[in-house]
Amino acid sequence: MRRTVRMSRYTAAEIEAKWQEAWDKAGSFRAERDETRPKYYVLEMFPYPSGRIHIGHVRNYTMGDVVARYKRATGHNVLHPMGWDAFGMPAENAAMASGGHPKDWTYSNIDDMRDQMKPLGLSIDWSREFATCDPEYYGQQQALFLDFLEKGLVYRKNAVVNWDPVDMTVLANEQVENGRGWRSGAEVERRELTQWFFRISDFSGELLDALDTLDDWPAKVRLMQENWIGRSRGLQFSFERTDGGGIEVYTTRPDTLMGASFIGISPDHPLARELEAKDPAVARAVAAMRKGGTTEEAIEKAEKVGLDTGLTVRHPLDPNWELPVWIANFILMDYGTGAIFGVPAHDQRDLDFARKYGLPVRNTFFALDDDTPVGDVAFIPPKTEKVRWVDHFTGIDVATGQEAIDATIRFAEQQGWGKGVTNYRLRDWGLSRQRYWGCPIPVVHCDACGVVPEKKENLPIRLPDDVSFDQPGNPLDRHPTWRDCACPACGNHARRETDTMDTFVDSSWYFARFTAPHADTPTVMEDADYWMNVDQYIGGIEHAILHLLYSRFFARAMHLTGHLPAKSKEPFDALFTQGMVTHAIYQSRGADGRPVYHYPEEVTLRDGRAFLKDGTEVDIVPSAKMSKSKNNVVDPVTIISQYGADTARWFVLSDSPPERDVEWTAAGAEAAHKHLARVHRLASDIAQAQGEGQGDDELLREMHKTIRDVTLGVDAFGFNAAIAKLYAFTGTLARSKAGAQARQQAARTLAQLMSPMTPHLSEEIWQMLGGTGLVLNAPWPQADEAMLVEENVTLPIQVNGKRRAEISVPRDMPKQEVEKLVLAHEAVIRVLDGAQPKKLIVVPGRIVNVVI
RNA sequence: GCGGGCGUGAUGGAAUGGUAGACAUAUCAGACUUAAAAUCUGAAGGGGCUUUCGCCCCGUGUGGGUUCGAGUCCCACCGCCCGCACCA
Repeated sequence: MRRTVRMSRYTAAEIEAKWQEAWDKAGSFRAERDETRPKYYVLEMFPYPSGRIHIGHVRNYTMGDVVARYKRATGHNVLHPMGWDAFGMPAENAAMASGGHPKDWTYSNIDDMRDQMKPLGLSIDWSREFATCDPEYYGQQQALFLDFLEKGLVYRKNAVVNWDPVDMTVLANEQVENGRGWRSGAEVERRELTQWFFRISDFSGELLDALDTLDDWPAKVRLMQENWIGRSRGLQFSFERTDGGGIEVYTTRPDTLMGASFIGISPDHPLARELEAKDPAVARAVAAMRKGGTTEEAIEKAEKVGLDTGLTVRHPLDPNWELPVWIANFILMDYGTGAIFGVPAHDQRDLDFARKYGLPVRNTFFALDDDTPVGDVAFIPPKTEKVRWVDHFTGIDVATGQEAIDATIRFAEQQGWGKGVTNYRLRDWGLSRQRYWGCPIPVVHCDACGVVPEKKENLPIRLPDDVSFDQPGNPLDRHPTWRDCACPACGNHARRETDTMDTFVDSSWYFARFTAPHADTPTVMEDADYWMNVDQYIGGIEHAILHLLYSRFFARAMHLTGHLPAKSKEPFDALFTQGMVTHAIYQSRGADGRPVYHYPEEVTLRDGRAFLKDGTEVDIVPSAKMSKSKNNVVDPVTIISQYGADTARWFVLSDSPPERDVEWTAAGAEAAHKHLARVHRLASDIAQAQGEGQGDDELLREMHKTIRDVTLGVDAFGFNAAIAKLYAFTGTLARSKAGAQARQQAARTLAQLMSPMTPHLSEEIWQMLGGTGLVLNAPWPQADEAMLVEENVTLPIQVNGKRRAEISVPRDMPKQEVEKLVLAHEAVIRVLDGAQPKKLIVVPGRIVNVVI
């Protein structure tokens, strides 16, 4: 027990407060331009200020902090900022639910979250902090908007929104539940409004092609963006209407033209609108088709319905062949021309539609060895597969789909009735929102001059504070005076635009603003030029498409308007998408059969089963997404007060690869804490050790291996693997009988290698062991190559691919020598039983395989 | 519906196409202790053979394939997760 008296205890709360103060005092994390050092910009996707930090935030920011601290130790000038994605619907919902003002709610949440975040000891330059709802920020965003407008990167057009006919208001997709408004319960309709759009689709090809340059992005994110942008090559041509005029269609499968059995147009197609105006029956049908939400998912999943317009068109290859024109609810006005020709035999949707309405089904091609006509399953072979063609309009008998497509496009172009067109699925980005809590769009509407941009000197156009949320709709619309203004062009009375911007706009350039967060222009070129690009961006996979694609567009637009250098057209050099933190749900059934969710504190775990206090066993649902309603949320504040920030940081990194979900378990957190206490105890023991010992070389050899492995791990985002090596090395060090000097050197190195993950504890033991200055500023240890070379290697011997034995040989033993040793090995002799091996494969330094 | 991903012991997971299960949790055993906690040491994928040293079979969601060799590459299927343009 004398040991415990001598040992200092690991008191995380004290240690962490002490070192955070020391870093603050030294101004360690303030980032300043310094041309003499390489810069490194690490950024985590900034949070929405909900008011409480979540353990998922802890994981996200810890990963960024590990990178930031590691890069600092390797001599980089690090920029690691933090801010708030502060506009959005939750603030308005809170105002509606409990009075108050979105602004007060948001800023008070920000204060709370900052208070919860600071104890984590993140190496953040807080002097650069801002919220997107700060007028200083959104005013600069308005300036960007005006510059984009001048360059023709923004325009107005009609687009559909979710319309709640009872509340008379626009709904967000998440406010539509099963096709009904979340408050009124009314069936939602799709309605057109004039809205502002960014011309992102002008950049489709460039955004697609540049994906190839993003080598340090996850391949899956690039693939998702590629599919989202969706380049396709197809044929565009016009069907001639028998009553005059034409219908322009776009198809990616022109080769199936002979299988066409109807023309389908979107309910929003100009022709559909024309018929709707003339014919009440059409109007009724189209209105029914417009019910339901605007999401692609809702439209795709909705039952396929159509209406025969009675109109007909002529087939381009046969003037006597007439096809009916249907209005169909599954055709999107936004894609292609909003009109298609249906080929039931080779498209499942078209087939379902044709069967439902009794339209003909004609095969245009068959499999090479099977000519059964299509039944209820459309025949859709890969475009690379050879098939047998029934129609011969391009002179083809047997060809792949792709060859037939190319031939058809050539054929149509020669004959002059169609042309090959490259199309993209990507649509322009609608940024108008009919809501209060967002960045006002800085334009005015003048009866004389039309839509007029606001003058830059009048920015920011501030949101008014005196608004109420006691009725549905946009408070800006009903504000008594806010809309009134003078026309910037003619000076007469005009009205402000009351739409605000999509919050994706806010998050599409905040990374650039961090390089000069308080400037009176959106960016400052010198700062942007020094700090951009973001060297490492970290965030959730849920942002793989929209946020990242919009940011890539914005970076290009900002370059075109002189706000970013050319090198920043791709603003994020490397991207990492981290997984979620999950937690088990403990659930039982109430008397009414509904699930009852129990808090972890109410549950006792024994042998992997969970029991309530009264002994009732409850079900465990492992690895569930944390949700307040399921009572399985882990509050970082509780964890930090219980164990300290270092434990929380260590645990969220240790148990799973960073890109995958990690399950928070009380046992895991407890174990992480025990380990850190053990390191603390070990370090204080070693600090007081004296004299010589045995095994200095072995210890230092292990130390250098650990330096190599941890460095590789941190570099490659293998934090869990790096931590496993640190566990192992801690064990080695604890068991080592080496002399005091060697053990102290090893312990100091351990402190350094742990410092990105557990910065406070590392400072503490670094100091204990006589390290110079702050471990934060100590140069990262280098693995000594000479110490890593092993004299002998263990070669596993496989027989037919299964390991049967192993031999230890000098590292560079020639193949022939190895072969001799293997053939002389008793295990090999036994299995060969006198026979000769068919083959003997020797991979030097790795493995031997005897094939018999 | 469409696009993307993931699946390895009781659990989280490790493994440049080359010894599957590192490291950790839970479990069990031992040491220390009057006792407990804390701490330290050890065992352990499943099954079988063997007095011991050891040896054999099976095993990475399921079924096929490529390869001397597959958790890893290819195809199909099953299950779960993410996104689908007004959630952030």
